[in-house]
Amino acid sequence: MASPRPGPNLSKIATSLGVSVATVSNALSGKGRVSGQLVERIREHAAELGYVPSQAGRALRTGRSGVLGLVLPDIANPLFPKIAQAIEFAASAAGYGVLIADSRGDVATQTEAINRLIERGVDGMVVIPRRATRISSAACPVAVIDTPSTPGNTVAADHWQGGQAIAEHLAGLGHRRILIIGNNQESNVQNDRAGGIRSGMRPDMHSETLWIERLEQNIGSGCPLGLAEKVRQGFTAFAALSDLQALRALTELQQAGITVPADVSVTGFDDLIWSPVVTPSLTTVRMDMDRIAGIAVSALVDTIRRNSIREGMLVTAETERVAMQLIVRQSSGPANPAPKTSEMENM
Amino acid sequence: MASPRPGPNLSKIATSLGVSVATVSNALSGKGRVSGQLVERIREHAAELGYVPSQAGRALRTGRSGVLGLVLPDIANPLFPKIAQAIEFAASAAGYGVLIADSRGDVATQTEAINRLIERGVDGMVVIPRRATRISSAACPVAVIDTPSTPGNTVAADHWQGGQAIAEHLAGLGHRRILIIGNNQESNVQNDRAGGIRSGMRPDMHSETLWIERLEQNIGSGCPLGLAEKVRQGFTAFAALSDLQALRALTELQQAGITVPADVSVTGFDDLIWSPVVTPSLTTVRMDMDRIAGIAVSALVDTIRRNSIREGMLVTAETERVAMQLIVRQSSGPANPAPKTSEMENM
DNA sequence: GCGTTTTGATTAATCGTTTAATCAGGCTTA
DNA sequence: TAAGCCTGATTAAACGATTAATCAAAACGC
Repeated sequence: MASPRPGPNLSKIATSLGVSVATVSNALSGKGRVSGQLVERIREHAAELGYVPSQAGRALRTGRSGVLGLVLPDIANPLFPKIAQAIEFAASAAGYGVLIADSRGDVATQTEAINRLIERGVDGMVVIPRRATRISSAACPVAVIDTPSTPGNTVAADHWQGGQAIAEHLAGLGHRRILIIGNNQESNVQNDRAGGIRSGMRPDMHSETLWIERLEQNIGSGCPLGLAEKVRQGFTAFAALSDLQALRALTELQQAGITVPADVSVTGFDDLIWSPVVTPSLTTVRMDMDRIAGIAVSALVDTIRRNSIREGMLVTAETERVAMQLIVRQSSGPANPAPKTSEMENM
Repeated sequence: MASPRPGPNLSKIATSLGVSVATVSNALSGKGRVSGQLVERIREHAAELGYVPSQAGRALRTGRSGVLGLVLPDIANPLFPKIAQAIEFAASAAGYGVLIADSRGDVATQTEAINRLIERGVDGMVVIPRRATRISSAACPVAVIDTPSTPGNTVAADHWQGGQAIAEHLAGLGHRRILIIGNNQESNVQNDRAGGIRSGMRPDMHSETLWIERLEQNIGSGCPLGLAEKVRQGFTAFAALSDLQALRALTELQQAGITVPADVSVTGFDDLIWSPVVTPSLTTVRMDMDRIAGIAVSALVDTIRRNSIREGMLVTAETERVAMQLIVRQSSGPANPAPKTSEMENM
């Protein structure tokens, strides 16, 4: 009862033109030895018949599926749309399809998701690892997008440099006491960003770091971060390690009656979808996801093309780190030596 | 130079056990006539050899790829992570893989993206259409997730009922003047939500609708929505048609010195990632994406299994609309008869 | 003009799976 | 006991593409 795939196949074209299938295949792929005119005649006829090569037939013969897997263990990541879009675009340009695999944020099922992809015969995988998990090399080439400081990383944004850009921006605005707000201390990405901020500060500057997840473990999920208190302690800038945390900080400050950027400044990372539309719009740092995806995919494709034997390996690229770009918007401004709540403190 | 796919295949198992490939295939699929003990022996041996069936071989023979396509023309949609996750989960449970296609928000290239999927031999597609675009039936079964009021829709959240839930919630809190904030008037989803809100209002209530995109076309992208003025006009509740617009409203109000929910209430839609963590956390309406995806995928898979002939058609499901769930958080509260800015007006 | 290379095409095998058709026995039944 | 049926397996033919091997004829060199 197998549905006979609609549309023409090689042999239909071949018999229709009175040549052999091999010739048709060669003419279309440009590989064998076929005379110029015949090539043209075949191509023309194939086009007008609307010939679409069967991926299945090709895959079976060549052992290549023409499909890449995309593994995002932390799919709730708000960056996901951008990442998926960029990877799909790069893969598509290289003639590959993209199969997604999700492990519902569960690190334990990450392996399971990867196996699903392997079973589907992907030729390679792009993995954006969750937190500090290491990718045990699978049965196919793997490109890892994490941070330049992670061993085995293929390509990533230069989170460290992004952090430095934030620090320099805030320093230039006169801020001297900066509160870094991160989510999880075990994230390579967040650690690099925090490290970059600290390293970009001037000698007379001071920073503290607030890890939300640790705080929530003690106080409870969705608890206030106590930023008004921090303002009273003299912090004039809040550098979040993601726009999500920046948003959380911004709204908490606003609710406490603290005005951004007049009283204090808030910055984020990633230029997520809401960054331009909140009031005040968020100063943030954007990563060039298109470039990163392009590098990862082409490194992957190169490895696939090179290796006739299908083996697991972490691929490498020439460019390992891609610069991040500072986007200055309204949420950062000159440091205010005497913010509002300080006055309130004096009342 | 085709890489000889690693791992065992049917014939390896067959020769190793001294039986024919057909018997092995039958034993593993449970289809033909094989004695119980032999079935067990074969299964056991296959498992210990770590046999993984070749999708390519199977696809070639059956004409089925075991892959579904997911088309999200509006990939910037912040719901994308949830949707992709839910579809992938449902598809995976049904034994299907998910191939993504993106048209970079461009309606014109939507057809191109769909064609890429067809060329890759997907057995069916799930399409979340952008705005009011209609899906011309492709060369395979298509499930559409939009709104129940859209012709050709397979399954969707009951946006209308979600809107009613919001309206009733606000009515119960004493709000009588509601500003509905949407992005685009041509979106079926947003229209249904707005309609639901209006239909859920009590006779003594009044609403106006603000379409952001139209406003921005006149004033410019990222412009203020002028909500403080609306507060002065007596609106006490701002019902956004998406959490993104709710966030925009919330921060603009906060920046204007209006306190939420003490002065006015703000509600959203979709329960996006930031909704629980902003201050005040957002009252919103959540759609059961898992259920919607499950219905869409199983309708699709049923159609695929039924139709031996591969033809294009919009699939239908028994359940067409899935109820939305109101999530009450901090951003909505009792109506304040004399909000702050009214007082300011008197000064 | 004869041996040799080049050109342009064909033949046939192969990838791994599914499945219709076939077949050899053992069992039933009249 | 012979004809027929069920059971448990095998055989072989696809599916559609790629590609190594082959081959005939033409072009070429000396």
